[in-house]
Amino acid sequence: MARPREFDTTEALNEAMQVFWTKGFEATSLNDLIGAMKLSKSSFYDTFGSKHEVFLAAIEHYKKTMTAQVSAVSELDALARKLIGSLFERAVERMTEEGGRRGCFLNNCAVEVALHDPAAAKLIGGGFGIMEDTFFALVQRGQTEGEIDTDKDPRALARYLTSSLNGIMVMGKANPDREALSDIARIALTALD
Amino acid sequence: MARPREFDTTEALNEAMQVFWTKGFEATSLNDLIGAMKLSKSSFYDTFGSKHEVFLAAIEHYKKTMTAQVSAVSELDALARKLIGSLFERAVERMTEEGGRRGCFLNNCAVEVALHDPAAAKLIGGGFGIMEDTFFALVQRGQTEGEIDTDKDPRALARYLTSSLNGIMVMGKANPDREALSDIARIALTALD
DNA sequence: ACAATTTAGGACCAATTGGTCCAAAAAAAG
DNA sequence: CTTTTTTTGGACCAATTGGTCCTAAATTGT
Repeated sequence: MARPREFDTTEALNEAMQVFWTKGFEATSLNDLIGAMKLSKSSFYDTFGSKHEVFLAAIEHYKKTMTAQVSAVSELDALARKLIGSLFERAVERMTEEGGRRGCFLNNCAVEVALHDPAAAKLIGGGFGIMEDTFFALVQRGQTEGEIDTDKDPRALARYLTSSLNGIMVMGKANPDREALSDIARIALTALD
Repeated sequence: MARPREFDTTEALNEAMQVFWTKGFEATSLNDLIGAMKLSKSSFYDTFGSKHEVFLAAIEHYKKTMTAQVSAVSELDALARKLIGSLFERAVERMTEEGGRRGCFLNNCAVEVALHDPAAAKLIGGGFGIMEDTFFALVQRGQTEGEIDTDKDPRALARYLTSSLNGIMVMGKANPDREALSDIARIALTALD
């Protein structure tokens, strides 16, 4: 039977991303994918080419959705410093929630495939770049708002914050302990003082 | 032909660990393993039981070797604070070296399998515990040496340092830029001030 | 030198892998 | 209603997966 005309490529990519996110690239099979994306094998290859291409597209998709979410937070009406704090809080929350322990898709991909998959590595690097830029903007705002020391290099600080957030994800994978992760987040943020 | 009498189980496990370390659990095949461990399929299953059991043993093996290395560093004749710094420096160095970009085996395992492999997750958690305990001892030493503020909670600080180190690994995977990673390490260590 | 015990090579297994292809069915166009 | 275009399900593919098993060879104990 023909694919229903209202077939939504973006939605299919979103489903693919979810599977890759929870299972990882290697552990995700073709059948997992076509099951989640609700299309036949032939349509899968016809539309997306290969498992690897879908994987890359899923990373791109993640970057888009993450960018949207993060920039929504950073446009909230609050002091930048507080917003940075809430991004960390949310990460801790997520890691200790039912089903949230998948962590950050970019983080997972970086660790699993970046070393052997240059194309993916490039996209992932770009994704971290977006996170970094978001933090960069927030740090600069925090500096003009007088809550972050202007002596500090906002670019370095942005990198550091991105790295710290990823550290929390990794720790949460092995030991999703709210207290411990909160401790880490709290101390990480003292770098802004 | 019979296995040479001087067959070394520990060495074989070390080889297995190397493969898992560079390729990850899923991407490592039986043939990869028996090739690296230099034994036949039958001996492999006879001696180690299954791929998964070897994987767990490899994690244990990593913990042992890492513990040895790290405690060697922490017994050097230098101020604790400096030693903490050199552990971070070494991590940055490693991530930007030829072939060092595999990062930390525990980190890789945590991200790839912890969510779906409780047995592995437990071992990995223990491994992070060892890192944490090492940092804990160093922080306490740093406090008695007067180089780290005694107001700070050494346990929380130890967790934070472990997390930070892992963050650096993840960032290095996607973008092994010495400058960027050094920036991160430098700022991470300001938490000790 | 011979028997008992280990160990290895590799045939074999069913299941699964990512991927191709085509006949048939559905939708769109006329 | 017929033709053309899409899209489908699923048969099929060779290769590989993790794992078992049996025979033959090497080592060990006597």
